[in-house]
Amino acid sequence: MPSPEPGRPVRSDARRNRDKLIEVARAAFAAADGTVALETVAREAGVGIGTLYRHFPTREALVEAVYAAELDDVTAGAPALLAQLPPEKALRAWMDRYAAFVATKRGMADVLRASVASGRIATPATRQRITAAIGAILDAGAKAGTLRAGADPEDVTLLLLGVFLSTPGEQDAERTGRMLDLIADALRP
Amino acid sequence: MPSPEPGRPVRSDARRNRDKLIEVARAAFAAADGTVALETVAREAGVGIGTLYRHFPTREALVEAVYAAELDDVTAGAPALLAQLPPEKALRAWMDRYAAFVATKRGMADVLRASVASGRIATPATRQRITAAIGAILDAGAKAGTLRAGADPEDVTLLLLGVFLSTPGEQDAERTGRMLDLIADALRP
DNA sequence: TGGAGAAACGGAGGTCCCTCCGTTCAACGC
DNA sequence: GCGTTGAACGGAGGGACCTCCGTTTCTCCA
Repeated sequence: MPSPEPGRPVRSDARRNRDKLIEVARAAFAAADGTVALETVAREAGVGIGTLYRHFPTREALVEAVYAAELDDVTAGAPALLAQLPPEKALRAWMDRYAAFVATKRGMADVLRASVASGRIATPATRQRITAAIGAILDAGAKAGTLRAGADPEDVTLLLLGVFLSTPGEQDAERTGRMLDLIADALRP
Repeated sequence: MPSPEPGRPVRSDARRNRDKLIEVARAAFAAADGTVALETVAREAGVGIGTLYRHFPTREALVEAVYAAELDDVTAGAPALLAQLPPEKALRAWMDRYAAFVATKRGMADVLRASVASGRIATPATRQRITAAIGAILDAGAKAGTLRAGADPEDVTLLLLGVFLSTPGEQDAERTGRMLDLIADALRP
């Protein structure tokens, strides 16, 4: 389930520690109402802080590893939505799924904020998959003529990310919904 | 120039320290390529770190104070734009001004990110003024029939903020422009 | 089985953040 | 001038971040 890592045969202790770190971090992020001290994660996983940072150089890397599988479920759902709904509705529905996912992962959202705060957002593998999912929907919409052609999927990814970042997160489901409506509207031809 | 603070007569030393802190912080933010240690600001201003935190409880508060006047120029420019351009163009032009301002204030953007990371964005006075500027343009557009009526100006503020937050900031002027185009499009009737 | 070498480990330590609270001092009334 | 007093000051201290590098451990080959 983790990354296939074709590079080289990972040492067994490294693999073990990595898995343990993810397991502990998942629990910690789920439980925490606020921030999670990485040193706590390391300690509970029974490794040194140095080991944690070697496996996950940034907070964001750890978060991504923790939620990668679940987030992949969200992106993987795009084709099914496209099969059931016209593209412009599938787009909006998919946005809601994404928003719902982020909303339930408060720990993730906080960490996401923190990672953005560091300045570099990089472009982690997960984000690329999100962009791909959006791209698929946009393409279908362009073909059907119900979504504008030529919109850069990555622009849309960043817009969505921006909504989640700028939204105080609390219980602003309504506001978030309106903002997503606006973005969806912007993508009509 | 600072806030008139009608509450009570500020003590002269408090006022002096506050002004000095803003002055030092402005220089530091302008010079820094990355983060600015608040303790450095305090030291250079010749005050203790406690004094800095009393005047500006959060990083964001300090940033806001530093750029409040300049940002007010941006918001104050809205009426002039409305006088020269039809509302839908004024909106887009104003967005560009805002983006340009943020782009030149790299230190501010970084700190903005950091403050968002902390979870609470509050609603500082400056943001309200931004929302007011947007609201004025939206109203004019609604009256003219070239912008949709009923859009919540604060939603738009947050969308803009989101764009600046999610954009790696570097030299993505082009991408930022496209994202702003999308938002502007979303606001057409 | 017995190294050799590379990879992984782990934590000390430097930096920054932010709070808390005892000390200082400007403002005002007498 | 002088005392009072509450606001303002300042820095010690505890927590978290992240880096750096000496030590340990796994793996593989002889």
